[in-house]
Amino acid sequence: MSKRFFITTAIDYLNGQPHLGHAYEKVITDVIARARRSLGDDVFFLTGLDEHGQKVQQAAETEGKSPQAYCDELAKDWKALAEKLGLSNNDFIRTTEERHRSVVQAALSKLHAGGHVYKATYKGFYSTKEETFLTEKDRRPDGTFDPCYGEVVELEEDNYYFKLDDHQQWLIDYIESNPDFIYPSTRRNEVLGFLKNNVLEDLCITRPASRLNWGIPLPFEKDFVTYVWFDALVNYITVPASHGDPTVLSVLDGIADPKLSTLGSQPPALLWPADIHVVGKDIVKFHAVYWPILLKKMGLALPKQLIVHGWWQKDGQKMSKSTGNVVDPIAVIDEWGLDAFRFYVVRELDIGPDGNWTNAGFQARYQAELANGLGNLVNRSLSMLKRYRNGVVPARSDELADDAAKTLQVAVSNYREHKLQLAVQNIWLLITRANQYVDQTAPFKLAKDPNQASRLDEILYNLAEICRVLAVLLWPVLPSSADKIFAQLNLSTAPDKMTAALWGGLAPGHTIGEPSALFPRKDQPVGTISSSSSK
RNA sequence: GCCAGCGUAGCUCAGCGGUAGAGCAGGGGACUCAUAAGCCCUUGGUCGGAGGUUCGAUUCCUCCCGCUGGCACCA
Repeated sequence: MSKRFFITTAIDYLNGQPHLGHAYEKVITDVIARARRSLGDDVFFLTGLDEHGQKVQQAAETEGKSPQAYCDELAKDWKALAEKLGLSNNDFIRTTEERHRSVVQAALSKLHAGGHVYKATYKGFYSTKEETFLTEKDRRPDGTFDPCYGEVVELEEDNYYFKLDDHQQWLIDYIESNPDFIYPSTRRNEVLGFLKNNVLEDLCITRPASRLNWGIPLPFEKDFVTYVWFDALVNYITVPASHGDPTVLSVLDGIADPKLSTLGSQPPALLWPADIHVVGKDIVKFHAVYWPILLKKMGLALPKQLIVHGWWQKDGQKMSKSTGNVVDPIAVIDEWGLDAFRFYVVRELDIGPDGNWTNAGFQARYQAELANGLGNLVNRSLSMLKRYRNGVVPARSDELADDAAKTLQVAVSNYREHKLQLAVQNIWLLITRANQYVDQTAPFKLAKDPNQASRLDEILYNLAEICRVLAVLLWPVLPSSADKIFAQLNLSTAPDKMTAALWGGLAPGHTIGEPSALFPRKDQPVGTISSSSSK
């Protein structure tokens, strides 16, 4: 048994409804996961929800529900989103699950026993609204605190702290000697700059249960619950533990309770260390600083890579509920289809920088690239095969084989390096090439001359085969469209293995199915995409 | 304020020492298999500003202007 390729999204804080940012992170992670599977890796893809904390507790109280009932209801919406996005995740973690509670407590026990956490008294100002302590730096010139903090009270309380002070240098060394650990490099440079110019302060990892009870109690002092980041980060090892990963179980003493296992009759999964954590730019520090230190103290290897993505704007403005300019991914998918959504976010924005969603841009890409580009190529190619040869695939011809092979090579390398935008751009060059081929060879003219039958056969084979190859190349990004292309080709296999993109897979004599539009044109004025702003 | 990055055709961006490229949008043309899609041709730029190094700078250096990101508990 070999280690699986373990990739995760951040878990989303259960505070309201999902929006474009959440959907984006999950889509790019899913594309990477599918690409690795297509390339032959045994991928385990994890996503989930972060459900503890004061805001959740308060929101539940406001609605007159128990926190658990509140979470259970919202979790349904988030799981529905995962399904709507076509995610190929292997597990879905909720931090309120028993398996997570037990792993967090085991981790806390181990760190406590190892002397890595200590209790101390803190006195200072606290914002209930923001769930955070404030320092003198947060004061405005006139001495007051910004209204965004709401009511600020002075607190004196005991808490447990996680020691970080003696870990700065090895972490710097590690990041410098592993240039791929944080991707892209701008984020890596920011982390290094931060580590070199600041002394790490110990991290507060608890809240008194008297003030916050919606959390996991410390195993060694029940009057405290773990605070959000410790609770959340540990999810990445909860799931390996619950799938029987011996690497993780070996450092979590006393965790081998079969009740907590999600294994069933399956063999244990070797998952840790994670190969990729995909996270938003706002939580880089937790994943690049606290998480590695936590893992090192636990005796676990560090994840191999953090992929840090940017944020989306809408029409050049920050998206926010107050201005109403939010993009509702579910509404877009309902109107335009899942693959159109997945395509736009991957094609429009490279992983790393911030992006800008515009309805006009979405529609332009849908029309020009999906409908007129890919969709029309498949439609015209299969229609001609149907019309001129009754849908029977002619003898193999290799006129476009070199173009296809070159695109495959580039796509594989792009996917391996998770250059998703570049992969799509390069695959589209092959679509353009195929459309040019149709005009250059003009099969519709040859069809009128019986003496040109063998030449027409060659062209029709190349066109049908290029459609098949494109489906395989695009499957990670456009899984349902790839399936549709295979269905129209009347193939019983799936387009989910990159090796199938090798030229010549279409068997002569095979009869294709019925062509139909993959991406129907939508001729409507700009601005009709459904979103909360238009309702 | 400090640190980093960016400012190139209407839009999104590539190029990074030898006086500029792609896609989309715009304009024209020939065709008809196809979702009136596709194909071919084509109009657009004193490469943010000012200096400097160099035989020569969009490309290197300095300064200025503008924008973005980071500067510890927010997708």
